[in-house]
Amino acid sequence: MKIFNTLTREKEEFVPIEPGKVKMYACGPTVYNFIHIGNARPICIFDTLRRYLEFRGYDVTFVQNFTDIDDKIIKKANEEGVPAKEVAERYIQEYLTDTKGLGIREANIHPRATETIDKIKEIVETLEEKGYAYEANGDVLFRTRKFEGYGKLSHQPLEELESGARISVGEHKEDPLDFVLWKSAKPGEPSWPSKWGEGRPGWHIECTAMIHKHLGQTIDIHCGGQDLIFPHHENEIAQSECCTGKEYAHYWMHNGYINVDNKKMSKSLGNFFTVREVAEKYGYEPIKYMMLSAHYRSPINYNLTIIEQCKAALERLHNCRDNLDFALKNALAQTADAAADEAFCKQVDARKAQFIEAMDDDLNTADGIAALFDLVRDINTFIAQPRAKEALTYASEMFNSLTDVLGLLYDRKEDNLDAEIEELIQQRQQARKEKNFALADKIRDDLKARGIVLLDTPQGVKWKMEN
RNA sequence: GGCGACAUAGCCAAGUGGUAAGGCAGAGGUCUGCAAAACCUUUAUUCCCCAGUUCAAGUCUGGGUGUCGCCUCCA
Repeated sequence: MKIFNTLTREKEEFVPIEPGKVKMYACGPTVYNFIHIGNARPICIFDTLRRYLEFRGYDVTFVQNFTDIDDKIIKKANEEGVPAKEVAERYIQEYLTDTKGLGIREANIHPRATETIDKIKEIVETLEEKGYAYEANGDVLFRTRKFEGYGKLSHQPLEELESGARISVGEHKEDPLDFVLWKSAKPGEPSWPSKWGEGRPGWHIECTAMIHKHLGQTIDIHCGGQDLIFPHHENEIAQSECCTGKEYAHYWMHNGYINVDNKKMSKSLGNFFTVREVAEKYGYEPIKYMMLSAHYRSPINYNLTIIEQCKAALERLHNCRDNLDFALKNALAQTADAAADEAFCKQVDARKAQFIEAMDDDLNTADGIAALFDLVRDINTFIAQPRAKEALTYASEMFNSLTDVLGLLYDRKEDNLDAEIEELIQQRQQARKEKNFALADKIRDDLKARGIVLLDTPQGVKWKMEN
C-alpha cells in the first residue's frame, strides 16, 4: 500500500517496522464540548485506514487519546462551577455516543492524559537532563533551537516560524519558538506534584507520552488533521526524538478540512455544525459517507445538498443489501446456469481487486466506493432472475466485506416480520389474485400506517420499514 | 512576507502521458390492477485561461486568473 507521507511530501510504499504489524496513533479530542463534523473527519478516515490495514492482513494496534486536562476544559468547568474531571467525563461519553453512531470502532487503547502523568514527567525529566528543557518559574520549556530537525514536518525554515511566533506576557521563554512541556498550576487548577512544583502537562507532551507508554518509542503511522502539523506534531517530533534519539513515526498522515462556504469550519468563526445536530436531522451514516466520498486530503465543502446527496447514494447501497437478502431467501438449491454463476463470481473477484487497487493508492476511498457501486450493479443485474445459493452467498459476503472495510451499512436492523404481518401480506396477495383490489389496497394502506412499505417486484413482494 | 493546496458535467467527485470512474439530480425503458419502490440504459468531443514539450496532456513545463489553508488554540 502507498501512503502520502507529510514528512517527505511523497507517496511512499508502506513498510511496517515489524512485518505484519502496524502501530498507529491518532490525536483524539480535547473533551470540553460536542465534536463537530470537522473533528469527525480524521476519526472516520483513520478508522477506515485501520480497518483496511486489517483487511490486508495486518495486526493493527490503534491508540487514540482523550485530552482530559487542558485550558479549555478548565475554563468550561469554571463557567459551570463543576470540577474539570466532570466536564471531561461528560464529553468523553458524548464523544463515544457520536462515534458509535458513526460506526467507528473503539481504539485498542484510549489513554487519557490524566492517566499518563508519570510518563509525561519522566520524559520531561529526561529532556531536562539532556539539556533540551529548562525550568522557568515553575514552567518547563522545550529548547526548540537545540533540535536540528525542527521544522522537518511542516517544511518551514526556523526563521520563518520565528517571525510568526510571539512571547505572551508572563512567559519566560529563552526563545519565541520554545514551547511548554509542563505548566505550573495556578491556584484552584487541577494539578499534580512534580520536581518543578505543582503543575500539569503542557499542550503537546501528552501524545508523546501516551505513544511511548502504549506503543513504544517509534511507531509506524501517526495521523491527525492538517492543522495539527504545526505546531503540535512538529513539537511532538522534537520532544520524542530528543528524548529517545530515535525516529518518532515513520509515516505522517494528515486529513484535509471540512469547509463551510469554502472556509475552514472552526469554533472561532462559529461556522461549525456538530455531529449531533446533523445526525438528528439526517442520521449518522450520511456523515460517514460524506467523509469517504472524497479523498481524505482534499477539502470537503459541507452543505445541506451534499449531505442529502450522500443519504440518497447510501440508499442504493442499502437497497442492494435488501435485494441480496431477498434473493438469498428465495435462492435455488442448485444452479440453473453454472457458466453464468462462474462468470458472476469472477466479476465479483474483479471488483474486489478494483477495490484493493483503489485503497492501496493512499486510501482512495472515493475510488473504493466506485468499485463498490460497480459491484452493486453487477449484483442487481445478476439477481434479476432466481439464482443458486452458492453464487449469491459469495457475492453477499464480498459485499459485506467491502462495506465493512469502508465502515458503511453498519447499522442495519434485523427486519423480522411477525407472523401476523406475514399473514396480511399473504391475504393481500390472495385478494390481488381475486382482483379484489379494494381489499388489497386497504391491507397495503394499513401496513403503511404501521411503517411497513410493500414493494411489488417481478421477483415477488418485498417489504421494508419506512425511514 | 515564507510554505503549501485546489480549479473536471446542473451538483458531489475519481483520474500524474494514451484518448473522461462512481454517486446525486435529469431523461428513456422494464416490471405493475393501480400506486410506490426497485432495477436497467442514458447524460462532459471535453477537464479555469494562454503558451510550450510530446506521435499523444485533464494529466508534464512556463505564465496568468480565481479560491483556500498553515505560519496563534484548532481535526
